[in-house]
Amino acid sequence: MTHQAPKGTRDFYPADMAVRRHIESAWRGASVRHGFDEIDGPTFEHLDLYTVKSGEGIVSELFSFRRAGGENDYALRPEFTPTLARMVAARGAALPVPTKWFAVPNFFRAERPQRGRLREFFQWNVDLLGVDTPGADAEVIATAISALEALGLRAGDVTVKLSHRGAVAGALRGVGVPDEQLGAAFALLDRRDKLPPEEFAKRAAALGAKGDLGGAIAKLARATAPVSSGLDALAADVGVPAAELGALEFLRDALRAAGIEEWCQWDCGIVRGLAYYTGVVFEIHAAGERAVAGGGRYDGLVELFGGPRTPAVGFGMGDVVLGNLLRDKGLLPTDGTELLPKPDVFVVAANDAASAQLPGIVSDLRRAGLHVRHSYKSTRNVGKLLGEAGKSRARFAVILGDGLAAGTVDLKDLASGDQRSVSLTELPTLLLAVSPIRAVGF
RNA sequence: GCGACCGUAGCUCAGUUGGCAGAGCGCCAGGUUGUGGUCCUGGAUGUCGCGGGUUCGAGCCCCGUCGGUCGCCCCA
Repeated sequence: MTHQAPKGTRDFYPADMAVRRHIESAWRGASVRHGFDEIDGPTFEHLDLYTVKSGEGIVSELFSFRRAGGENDYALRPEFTPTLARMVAARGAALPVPTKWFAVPNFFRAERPQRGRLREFFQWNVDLLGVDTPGADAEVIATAISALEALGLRAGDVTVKLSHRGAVAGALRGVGVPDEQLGAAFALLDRRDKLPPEEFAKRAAALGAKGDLGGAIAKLARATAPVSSGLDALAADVGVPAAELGALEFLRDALRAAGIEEWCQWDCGIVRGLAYYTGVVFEIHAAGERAVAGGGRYDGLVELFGGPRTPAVGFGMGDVVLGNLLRDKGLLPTDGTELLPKPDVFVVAANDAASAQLPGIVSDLRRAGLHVRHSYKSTRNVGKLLGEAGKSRARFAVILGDGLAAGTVDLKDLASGDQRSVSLTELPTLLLAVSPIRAVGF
């Protein structure tokens, strides 16, 4: 093999494509059920769309390019949020409230591939704009859960870990972090497991003068509790009065009202790297995997991209980690071809005269809307032809043979083996009547 | 950007000290004048990832490179 696919990319053979469509269908289904409309943007954008938000340092993580002889720098999209913010800003006040959009784009990142991370991947993005209530937060999270549930996952398989920038800020103030050091404290909270203990303690001490700040932040990072168990226990764990966690109380009520409380867990260690989150932040985790999804509220971002101040909440869910998780849980077939559409009927010809009429008959059945396949073999061995029909996973075989002169064919149910002679003219109606509802447009 | 291990048929892999490139599965054809996933017989698999070096001779040893897996970094 002289040519290899570029590092970190995937070839989607039919079985792989079927798995991808299976996941994407769950995403689209959940989106539509929750009232979101699908959008998309360009696969590449002006490079500065990404440097504006993330700084020049992001460039080394991008696939960026300049057309030969051109003067503009572009980058393959590494995420959707800048495109979304650009699209929202461009329509400004003309958009309805709320605006509920979703997308299933591919993204490109110039990173070293490893488990759960590739250079090209698909990510479901769901965003609800124009509403700043905890109910909107809960609806977005419920949409994510709905897709996971459709794929066969249950509350015990994954956990939605939630925190709230406002509540954590309250807790940090409660342990003595001054307001101007809150940003640095968030960053420290996020890096709690990556720093050596002494370095962590040193940086924590630099944030304020009061007491054992390092111990307090470490305690905050470890504070978890089921959403259903109430806030008092969590507040006690964190070491602050429950009143400081007021933002969580409204969120808890909204999650409960949405019926997804049992999927959710408070986790004050969830910070998310991005500075632009302003309220709830959450990640969906499964044991032993990278985060399946992550998101939160970003009420200031659209304004940053030149639009009106627009409250917004959303998340992204990638196909790579989710695929790993589904495989490990036995929720994907070993052979993805099982997910491919099954033919309604497989047509075989038992003699030369029948063979001559086969193309016309196949064409008529297809025109009627049926999924029809046929053999390309020259053999008249009906046994072999039926073997091929069985392998195609067709529901029925139609055998064109001696009865054709009298206008009849043999219709065989490939699962039961039952077979009967039917008239050719009534064949399409007969097959349509027993065929399952077909996916249209996918 | 750093590190470890790996790359032989479509797939899973074997290949002895450097000496004719193999097996199973799958695929194709026949066994059979029209009834299926089994069975029997036969057939095709290939730039041993790619390039260079050492050698009489390289799948095997050496160097480089591309790709894979898994960590670190990063994680929008």
